[in-house]
Amino acid sequence: MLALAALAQSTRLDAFRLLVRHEPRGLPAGDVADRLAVPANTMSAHLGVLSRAGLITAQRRSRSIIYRADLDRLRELVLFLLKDCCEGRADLCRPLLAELAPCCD
Amino acid sequence: MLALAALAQSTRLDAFRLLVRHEPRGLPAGDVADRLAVPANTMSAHLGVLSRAGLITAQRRSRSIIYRADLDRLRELVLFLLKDCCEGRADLCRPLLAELAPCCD
DNA sequence: TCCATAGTTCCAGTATCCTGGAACTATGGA
DNA sequence: TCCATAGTTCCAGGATACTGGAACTATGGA
Repeated sequence: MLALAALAQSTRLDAFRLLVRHEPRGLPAGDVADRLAVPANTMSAHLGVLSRAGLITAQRRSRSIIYRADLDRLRELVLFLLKDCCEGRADLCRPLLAELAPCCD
Repeated sequence: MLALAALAQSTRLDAFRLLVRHEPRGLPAGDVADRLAVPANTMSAHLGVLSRAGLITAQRRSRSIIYRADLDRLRELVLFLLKDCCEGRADLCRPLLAELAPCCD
């Protein structure tokens, strides 16, 4: 799972969460670097990893490159983890999902 | 997130999924190593990482040490990921959760 | 007590990842 | 065309992780 590895690094996890909070507008690479106090080139490498993992998308707008979190991909990742207990074991999964529901309220 | 890093490694992810499939009975360390065709000491190191991340628990039974997946911890991890889009953004999270529901059926 | 089994810890070699300086590319304004 | 801005790529040093051989610790049977 590439996405798991991408999020298993604190700077990248921070960057991803930052981008999630800025959906659907997104943030330019420089802003991400500034807000997390990371050099631009280092952040660029991390954004590259997240991007290759499909967790974020990049789109140039004039001189900036706007990064956006891909929430569909996040859903896929969550689904992937949940499936581990779903496959043939709905008895295990159902209560787990039930506890998840209040997360939105 | 220690748990993310723990699962971001293929052998460990395989081991964890294997243990999930063997809930609630669990599996001895040797069986995990055998089934995944990994040397015992290598697997022991990986099980240690998963254990320290709280994703599995260990309990000695006679000469064997039985490992079990901790599904509560998995739920916590999933919740943690989902919260990224929930916090103040229920509009983003709700449809995501809705798509999750059929996973059990 | 002696031995076999089941796991773990120690350790070192290899590989992979993270980081940031320096140079490079793209864009737009003067 | 020249310059400033925004990002990326190149590269190398340092740190961290993965792996498995060998030695060690626990448990239980003869």
